[in-house]
Amino acid sequence: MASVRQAGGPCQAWPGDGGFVREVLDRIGDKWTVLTISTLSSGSLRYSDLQASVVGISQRMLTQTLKHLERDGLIVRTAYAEVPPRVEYALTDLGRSLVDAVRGMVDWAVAHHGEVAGNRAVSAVRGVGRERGRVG
Amino acid sequence: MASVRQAGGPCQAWPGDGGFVREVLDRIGDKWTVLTISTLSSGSLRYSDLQASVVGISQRMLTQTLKHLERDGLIVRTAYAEVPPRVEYALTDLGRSLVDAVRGMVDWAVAHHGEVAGNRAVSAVRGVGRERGRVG
DNA sequence: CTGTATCCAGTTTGATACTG
DNA sequence: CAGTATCAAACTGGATACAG
Repeated sequence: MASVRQAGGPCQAWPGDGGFVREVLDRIGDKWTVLTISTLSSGSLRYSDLQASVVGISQRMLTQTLKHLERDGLIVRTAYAEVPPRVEYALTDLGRSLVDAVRGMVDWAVAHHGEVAGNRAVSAVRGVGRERGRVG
Repeated sequence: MASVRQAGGPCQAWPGDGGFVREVLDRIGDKWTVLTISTLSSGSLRYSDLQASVVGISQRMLTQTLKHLERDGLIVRTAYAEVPPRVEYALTDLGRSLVDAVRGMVDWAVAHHGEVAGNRAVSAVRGVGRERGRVG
């Protein structure tokens, strides 16, 4: 495969991409966002259940992540005027479609994480990224 | 859909996940990583071409990203002992498989970014995340 | 229970300057 | 051309305390 350069300036990373990939990555590439929506993929959950399910998330990050997701229409928040207060979070159709899209990446992770770990170990021994083999 | 809670403690985000998702996300969820491998999906490129193609990336981040990808066996680096120096970066088979996996996410971004942007605009007007509608 | 507000340490990143 | 080195600014995220 030869070196390829799109015409008319800097390459777009993907055909049809107008910068959306970068934008969407800034949002859903965040680990807490992905873990949160994936946790909700099984069904709606309360705030406290989410905090228990998404291992390691702090109150601050959970609240922030939920707000972002709600703002973007990926989840819906339903507050019941009870005592004690109860709030349920659930995926919207849009949110569910994102889960499907992300699933491919997750499958890749599960299938290839061992290979990646192996490469990294070999690279550490061989010093990849520190010494250079020359060709030519 | 009722509230769901996996048995035996905190939910796993995905079936079959042993923490790899979080690990892989920390690596390939990084925007520069994704943009770099996606740029390379069209064919091998030199260092300077990559810097021009991945809009906004700094020299530091490009170098760092390339090293990580090389270490993990996602790309190969080939240095030619010429003058001036020439270095080509290309995806490995593993790297190409990741491109395929990520494509679903990219397609989602392209298909739904407008919807997300619209939701965000509406949320801003309606004050989502600031005032609460009550139910019950 | 469901958040909000604040403080602070650690990490990330861009700019800049320099080297082989 | 293809990096490396260094620094400071910006951002992230956790801990903590407090509120409706």
